[in-house]
Amino acid sequence: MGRPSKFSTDQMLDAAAALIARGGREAATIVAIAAALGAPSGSVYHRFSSRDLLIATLWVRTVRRFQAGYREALADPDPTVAAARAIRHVLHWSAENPDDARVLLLHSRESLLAEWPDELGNELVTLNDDVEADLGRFAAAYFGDVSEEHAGRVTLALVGVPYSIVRHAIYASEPIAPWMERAALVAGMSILNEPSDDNLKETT
Amino acid sequence: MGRPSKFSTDQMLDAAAALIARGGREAATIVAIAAALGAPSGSVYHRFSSRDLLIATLWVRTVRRFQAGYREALADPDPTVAAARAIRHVLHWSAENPDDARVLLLHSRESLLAEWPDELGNELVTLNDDVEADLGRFAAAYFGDVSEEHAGRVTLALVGVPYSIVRHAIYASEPIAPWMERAALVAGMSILNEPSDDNLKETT
DNA sequence: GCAGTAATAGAGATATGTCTCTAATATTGC
DNA sequence: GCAATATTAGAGACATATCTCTATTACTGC
Repeated sequence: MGRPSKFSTDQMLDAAAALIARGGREAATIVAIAAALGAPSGSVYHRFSSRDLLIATLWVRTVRRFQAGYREALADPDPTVAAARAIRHVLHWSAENPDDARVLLLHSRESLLAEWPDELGNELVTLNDDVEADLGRFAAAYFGDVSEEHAGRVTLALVGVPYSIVRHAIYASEPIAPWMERAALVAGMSILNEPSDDNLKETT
Repeated sequence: MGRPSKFSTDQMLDAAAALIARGGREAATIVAIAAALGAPSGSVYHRFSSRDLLIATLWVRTVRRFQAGYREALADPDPTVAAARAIRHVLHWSAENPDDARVLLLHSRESLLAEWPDELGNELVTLNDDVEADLGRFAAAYFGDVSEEHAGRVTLALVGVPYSIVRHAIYASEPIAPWMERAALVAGMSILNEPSDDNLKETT
């Protein structure tokens, strides 16, 4: 039915990701994406009705790709193992998918919200719901409750800290060294195991 | 000598920082900066010969402001105290200067390099030299040597991890809570105190 | 008050990126 | 082969941002 497409949707998103990885977010113009594929800009617009929609679609695809392995790692029945596997997943996935990792690092949630296209509805809002629910369950299993602080510490230990290591390595154009993985693990575990505010109050 | 300036250079940089803090890097157009001050765009160009030069100047000013207190904290004669003070400085300075902190978080060194104006020469390249030298001295004092891994762990513990916490709090529009400071400290110290590769090899 | 100077003021040239629109083309089902 | 359709192809309208250029204004030193 109809002429077959010469350029697939994923090809366009890949080109956008590669451009973003190299030249930052503003490098992924429609003209540049089309040029990278050897296509006219009209073909890209035939697939994506706006640049915002293309970037948002790329973002969703990238987050989903990352989450797949992350949620699986976090689902390990042993909370300590789950934590270690989740931390390692951030480093390994980023090492194996450098362009995707750069896309994740470059966009901030709020700047995405500002230009979120209506076509995608509230997908950005709900995108992290599953992972957040998983992290909540993890916090409950690890701490026995889910206070605001415990939830924050879990996110920091299992997402923020490993990502800060990835960020550092990527910006320095270095590979992710073995010591970085160990650093991520000891830092993450120490954040999880540190006594909380409540406990401190009792002991001082 | 001559008409007094109605808009100071710092005012222009402040306006740019505020725009970047709210709308991201591309929000700080010359037109927007001029509009924020109530000035015509020509006045801004009279001060800065290009937009790249303005953004680069803002970047240098922001980094310098941050570094002043950071280097002082790191200069504490007791390495353990120096580490703790440096980590705390990242959190406190960011809490007190949210616009500046957002500017620091938003730019990546490599995208700055790409559009660095010739007028500023190699200032970007040398900008971090002093702090890096300080961190090198710290590593020497703390570990007794400055291997690649030790230097990396110091940077991660005293810069990367505290900044990941700031990043998280800023993007979530949350204040920096007391538990975050403790998390930064235990995470940073655990990265510093973890046995290194060499030690591990000997003990296994 | 007058020359000199350093700014403001703002119109507009130039470039670039988004998006639209029409035509040409390749494939499928009949 | 022919109609239907989905895509490529590419010219060009529109918007916006950078940067330039000339004129005007406010202040200083003599």
